[in-house]
Amino acid sequence: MKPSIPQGTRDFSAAVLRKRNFILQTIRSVFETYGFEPLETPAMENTETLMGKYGEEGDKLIFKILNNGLNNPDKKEAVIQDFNAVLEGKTNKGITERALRYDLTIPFARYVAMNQGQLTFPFKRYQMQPVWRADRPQRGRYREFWQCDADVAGSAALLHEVELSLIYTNVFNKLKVPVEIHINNRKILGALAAVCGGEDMMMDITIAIDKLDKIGMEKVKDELIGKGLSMEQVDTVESFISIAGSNDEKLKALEDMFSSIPQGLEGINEMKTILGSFNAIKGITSAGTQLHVDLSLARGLNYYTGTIFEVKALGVQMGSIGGGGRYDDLTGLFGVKGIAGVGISFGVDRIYDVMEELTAFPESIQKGTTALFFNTGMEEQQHVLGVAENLRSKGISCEIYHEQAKFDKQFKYAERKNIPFVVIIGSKEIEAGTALVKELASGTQTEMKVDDLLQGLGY
RNA sequence: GAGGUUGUAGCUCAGUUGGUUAGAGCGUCUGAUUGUGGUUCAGAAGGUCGUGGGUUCGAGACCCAUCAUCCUCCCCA
Repeated sequence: MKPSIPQGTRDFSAAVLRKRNFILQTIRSVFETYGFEPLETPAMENTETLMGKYGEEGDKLIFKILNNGLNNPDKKEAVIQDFNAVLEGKTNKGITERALRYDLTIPFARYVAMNQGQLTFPFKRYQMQPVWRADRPQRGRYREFWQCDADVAGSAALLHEVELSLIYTNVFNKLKVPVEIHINNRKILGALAAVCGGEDMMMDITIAIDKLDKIGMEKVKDELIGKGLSMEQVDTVESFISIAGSNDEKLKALEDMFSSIPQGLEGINEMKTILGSFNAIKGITSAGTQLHVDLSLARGLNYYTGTIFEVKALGVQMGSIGGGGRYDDLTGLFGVKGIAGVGISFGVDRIYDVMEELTAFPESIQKGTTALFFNTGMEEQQHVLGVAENLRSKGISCEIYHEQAKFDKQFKYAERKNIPFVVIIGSKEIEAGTALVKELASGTQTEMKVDDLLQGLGY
């Protein structure tokens, strides 16, 4: 058979992995400086933990794992019955009890609900793991991809929104990726829905206006009419998303629009508080990124109830590279009421694609092995093994060429692996107690005492 | 789930209206060079043309199916 890997998955070579790790380490270090603690959860969850949390479309994209033992003759009748349910589009524990995690937020909520007695609130955790979606792969879209989430559970304080915004600005500042952070509030969108056909229309309205920059105003209006809004209501939506100007001007216009709707005013006040606090502090790290009030920002996930975030890279055609928001009652889905939360997510794979396109990765992260010892024979190899072992104990990565070969070949190996130094210790050098060190980039070669190797390799 | 693109050597790709033994560049290997790479020169290996059918005297090329791929929509990171 021809070797292959599943659609939408990738192998990561050394060069790719170093770049990915650079992104992951940058994010992790920022998370840690804000006091978030690591958490990892299993690749699979119980199917019922995930189902129904991501909307109808989301349910279809969850990878379900087939149960074992379905061919047990004793259970044949039950399995056939269960499978018929699957054919009708229902998921069924008898067929698929487990599923691959779809994101990190729901597993986090499940974890908080399970461990609420042991946790110290507010509970601040970060999580960096792969997630899986049965999506059709395309540019910036994979079936296995990594997310990095930071969430706070058990606090309604807007301080967290401010700090999470600062995390976004600091991470992308360190990665040298220019971004725009869009911010909106579900309460404001709720107020809009209340004015235009009722609260239960909020999802339809938000999904439609979320497409504004992609399909344009007319198509958005068509979609709204299709959802059953009256012309008058559609006009209200249009005037809402047409609000332009600075953040302050937008908020002022919103206040006028929703002056009689408490929910809307609450959302507006939250935005004002967050923006005021963020703007007063962001100069300290001189991360110049701004928060942009974006009234067409909606986000599809239906558990958000307050602030919502989305991060877009500037100068690259790519969907959002980060997103998040506040949810009042996430653990309520698991029977634990009253734990509010807020969190953000980084899309590692898209950040990688963006950085690749912007050639934003620093050269320095591609260093692997520091020195390659040439192999000039079995006896010399044994001697060199000791020298190498000595250097390794001091934290210097080095390799010995695996067999005696023409220098030509050994040089090429060093070159291809991007190894900066070649060290030659042959019979002559062993006798003299020296080593020949050649720096490949410059071609300069120096003979030195074996004891001086450390300095010779630039340490 | 809907629509489209592409599939030829390890990689990137040529291959004329269907016509003899399917090519190039890069890479790999060997030698010029028995302890000094990147340059140069000479040579070699490497292909069931994604897979399976069909049309034809003859198919890499045309038709059908299938698989893979990338892209767009839906939705999302």
